[in-house]
Amino acid sequence: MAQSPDHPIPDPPTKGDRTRQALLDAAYQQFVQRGFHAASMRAIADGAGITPGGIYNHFAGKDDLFAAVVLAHHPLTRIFPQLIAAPGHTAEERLRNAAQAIAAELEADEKLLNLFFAEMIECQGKHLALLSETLMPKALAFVTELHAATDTPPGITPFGLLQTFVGTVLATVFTRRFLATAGAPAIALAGIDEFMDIYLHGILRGKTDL
Amino acid sequence: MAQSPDHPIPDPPTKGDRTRQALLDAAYQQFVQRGFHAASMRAIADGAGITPGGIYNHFAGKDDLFAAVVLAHHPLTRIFPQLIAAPGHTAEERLRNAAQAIAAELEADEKLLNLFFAEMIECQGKHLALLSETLMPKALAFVTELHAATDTPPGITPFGLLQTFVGTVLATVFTRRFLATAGAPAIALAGIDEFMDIYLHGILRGKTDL
DNA sequence: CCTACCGATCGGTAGG
DNA sequence: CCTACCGATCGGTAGG
Repeated sequence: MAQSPDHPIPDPPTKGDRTRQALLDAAYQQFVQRGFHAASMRAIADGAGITPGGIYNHFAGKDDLFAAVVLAHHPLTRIFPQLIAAPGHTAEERLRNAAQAIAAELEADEKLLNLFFAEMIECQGKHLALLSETLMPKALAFVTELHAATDTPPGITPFGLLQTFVGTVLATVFTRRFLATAGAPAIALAGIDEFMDIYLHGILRGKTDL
Repeated sequence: MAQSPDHPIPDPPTKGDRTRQALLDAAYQQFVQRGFHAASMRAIADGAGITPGGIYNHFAGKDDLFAAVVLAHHPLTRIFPQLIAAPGHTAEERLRNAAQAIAAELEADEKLLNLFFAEMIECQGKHLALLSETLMPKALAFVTELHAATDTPPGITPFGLLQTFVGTVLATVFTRRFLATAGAPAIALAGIDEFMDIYLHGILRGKTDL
């Protein structure tokens, strides 16, 4: 196989590389299950199969490790690429497909949203600026095209379209999770299709009186 | 003033009552600022003007104190009553008024949503069942009436209408906060009016091609 | 990357 | 409700 200059064959992972990856994986599990403060370096080391002191050969400290996990796994890093890659011939099709793919991914790992929350509560959202600088430009270019193709209410900018779409998908996953936790019957819960029906067409279709 | 049997004049608060309330207030501040695990009993005692040991005259432990704060301040306890009390002559008016009042209250204390998140991450949502049992019946009765007056997409139950409405309001407050934290210009952000425009009427109004 | 350990801080208790 | 203190656990380091 010819080697493209854009995709050089990476060096085979060294033992150090593999340990580092094992630490990232173990840290992800701990942070997502317990949040930042309740996750212990000892449990992370255990999960990676090393002793606690060994962590500091790979990461400067707990904050550094958390930052690495956030950059690798934050929900926004999964949401934006899925939005851009979604197939479809109309705006409606593309948004529905994107929403389904994103919701499926966020629900596959039911604790994934915890990374978002832990970052905002326990780290005051200090990684969000870096994340959005990386992810926003392409998403914004994409959604500007969509904005022109839809009939958004006055005052909704392309940026607002992105915000409301992401917000709607997050609202779907979040409300389903907390209502399930609260003991609501799964059958009665609205899913991503119902949320997108409302997002695209609204709950009023002619009727306005009460 | 005559004393109604439904509203007996409460006993004047004792010193113990006042200390307990000071503890609840201080605990609310700490939990909302730092989350459950990072809030220390010492800081809470300081905030209430007593020493750490004194807390245990009023609460069995940190969990018990957190549970009391959750029951008193959880966002859901503010959302549901506002929804039921919102004025308006049409479904649209009532939903818009409710959404504005709720969003204003959630944004007045920008950290209030943290109580929701801390409870889900750090306590696995164990108080949600009790909260929703208390709050759900009246909200559901109210929204059933609204459901009949709107033209919701097929598959949206009254319960789903409640879920999507609450989800939309939460999405508004949450996305505004994280985008502001990420450095987005406030002027470009969609607010509760824009989210409700979409919730009521959708982003497509005839246009469907791309 | 391990062993052994540090100081700091935690939630909670005993006794008054 | 305070003083004084407990055992446990934490993040992190020194030295090899």
